Amino acid sequence: MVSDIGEIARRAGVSRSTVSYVLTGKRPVSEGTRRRIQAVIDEVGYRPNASARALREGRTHTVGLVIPPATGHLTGVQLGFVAGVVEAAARADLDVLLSPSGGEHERSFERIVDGRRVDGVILMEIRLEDDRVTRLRRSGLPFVTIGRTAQPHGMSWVDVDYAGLIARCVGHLADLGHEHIALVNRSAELVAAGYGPGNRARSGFVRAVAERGVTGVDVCCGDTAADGEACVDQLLAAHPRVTAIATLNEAALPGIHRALQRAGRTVPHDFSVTGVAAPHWAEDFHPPLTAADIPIEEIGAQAVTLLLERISTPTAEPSHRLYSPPISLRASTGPATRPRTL
Amino acid sequence: MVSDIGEIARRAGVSRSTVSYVLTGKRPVSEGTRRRIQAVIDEVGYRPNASARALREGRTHTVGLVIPPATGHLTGVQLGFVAGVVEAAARADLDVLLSPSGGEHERSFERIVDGRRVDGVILMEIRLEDDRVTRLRRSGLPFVTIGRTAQPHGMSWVDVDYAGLIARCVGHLADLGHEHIALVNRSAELVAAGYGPGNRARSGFVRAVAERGVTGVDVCCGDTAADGEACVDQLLAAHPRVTAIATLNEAALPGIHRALQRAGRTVPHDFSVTGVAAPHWAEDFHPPLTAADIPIEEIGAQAVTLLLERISTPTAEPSHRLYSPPISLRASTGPATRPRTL
DNA sequence: ACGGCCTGTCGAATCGATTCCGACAGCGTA
DNA sequence: TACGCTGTCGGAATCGATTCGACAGGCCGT
Repeated sequence: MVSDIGEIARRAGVSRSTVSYVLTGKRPVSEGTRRRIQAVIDEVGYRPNASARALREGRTHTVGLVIPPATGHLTGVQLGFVAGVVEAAARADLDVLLSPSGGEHERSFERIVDGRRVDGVILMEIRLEDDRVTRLRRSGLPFVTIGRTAQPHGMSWVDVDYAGLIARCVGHLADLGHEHIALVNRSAELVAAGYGPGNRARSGFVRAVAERGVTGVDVCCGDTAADGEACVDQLLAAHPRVTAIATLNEAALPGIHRALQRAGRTVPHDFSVTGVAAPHWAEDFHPPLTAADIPIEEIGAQAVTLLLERISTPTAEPSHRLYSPPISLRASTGPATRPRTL
Repeated sequence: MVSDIGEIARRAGVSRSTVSYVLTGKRPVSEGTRRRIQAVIDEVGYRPNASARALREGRTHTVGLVIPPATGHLTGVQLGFVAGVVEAAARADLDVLLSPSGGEHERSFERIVDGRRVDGVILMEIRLEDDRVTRLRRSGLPFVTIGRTAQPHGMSWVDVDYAGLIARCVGHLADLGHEHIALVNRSAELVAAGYGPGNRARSGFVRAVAERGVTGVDVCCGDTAADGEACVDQLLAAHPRVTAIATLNEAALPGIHRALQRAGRTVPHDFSVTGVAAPHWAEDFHPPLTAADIPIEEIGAQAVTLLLERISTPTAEPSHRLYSPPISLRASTGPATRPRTL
């Protein structure tokens, strides 16, 4: 049961270093002894101890993934990021260490970063001003963010161009003749806290609305179906002329839909809904959602790729990638019709 | 930048062992030197190297969480388990190492288990016959399963009593006068592969249907809304007398609902739907789903608790816990009415 | 004043692997 | 035959922490 490298060496009648060389292949070992040693290894099912190897090599072959603490209600998009990261890491023979951070569990973050438990870190849910980013910068540990801060220069990141995508949604709706368009954002707390996508989406919305000469109203909305329902109830009451919604709030979508239905607005005949969402969500929605489909898993995988770059050549110029996928036309948008209440 | 324990010792003018003792507190250190050492530690921001500590102590303070590889479409229930595990682990100052396993990424599992990267493992998505379980048994590494095999004796597990819960759903529907009840199971592949919940739910259904003297039809269904829609389409065509569905397939629920709507069956007036789901899903559904609410996060946390027990006292008798929450009456079930088509 | 105890600290071994350096065997060549 | 070279292998240092045994000094007692 105690299978150390010395045990293997003893059984094979060689020294520990020779066993190590057949393990790592960093020096030639004659065919005969190589096979003898390999036989012993297979027989006892030996695997080198990961801690010892990490200590000696200075590399843990592990990446940290910092996720928001309220894992219970992760967005579909966030989930896709996690899935993409995990899959890509597995393909690269890397393990993923999870760290629920940003809330009360600060210890986890510190353990992972300061204790050198990982070779690099991937950060999600970036704020425009993010102290985790500044701490990582100081620590010198390679890291990549999914999302970007207000000043992303000098670091590697991948992000979705929410500003541009929401603007394109507005353009699409305006092309269809809609003159009163609403943006259903993420929660007010998130936006106020400087959450990147929420703030960028809003500014993109404001800009596009102005450019197209339509009127726009932007509202915040919690991340549940119930929130979406309440939000749209209020929206329709306060702004009855609104005939279209653009949103980046996936979780609220079912509620948005129910509120519209209850108000007698049928999608896409009476009312149009579009936005930016994970492909899976958009297709599974009813009616299928016209939306900019975020390649979520690819983004997660790309984050791993960038992180590996930073780990292997920390002095190289950091790189980044901004995703701005086209809008997939489905069944949730149509030409504007005048609301019956007018 | 290179902050080793020797560096701290040198700066404080003591030996490495003394620094270690103020770190671990395993031997008394005089007030004066303790404060001097602590000052140096705070000044340079020193943290002990986790790999070195793990090597020496033989414990990594990390647990492995083996998840199904297709992380893209994890169930809400599965997500809740993961969230519960992560939260509970963080509270216990444990880190979580993710391993997408069961598919192509076998290397991840082996690295984690054989390389002693973790102190214990939590396994999800258990099959009635599960070779990961047998491998873990052989390895001697402490582990806990969420779900249980056909022969769960001698190991620690937590599970949901799908058989009992589905039976209770059937009872509830029979009480309401429904005489033709369908079970919408998980996918045929999963059930055929010996997936525990699917098989236990089916046997519970068959038993309950027999006991209550109603007729039952059980069908399998993929894990998407589209699958659910297609499944119910076929079901209604083949068995028009069915007036109620019990299901454990959360992801198919929106599709089930749409198919019913399209067929002119309104819930709960014309048709009843119930089953077992995560509370969040059941409440967010429309209409709110009468269902047995699985305390998902608590189950994940309980798995961590049991794992810690096995790690601290490996010789103790393994324990287990079967969850069988009551059915929460909401708005998706009602008295049976004769289908109009008859 | 001296032996013994207790407190605080140090030196060195240890965990399990990697890797540099030197040794040695076998072979070819002058 | 002697020399040098190449291909293999063993010895020992090293990574960064923990921990056991030893020891120096201060305090007490008789």
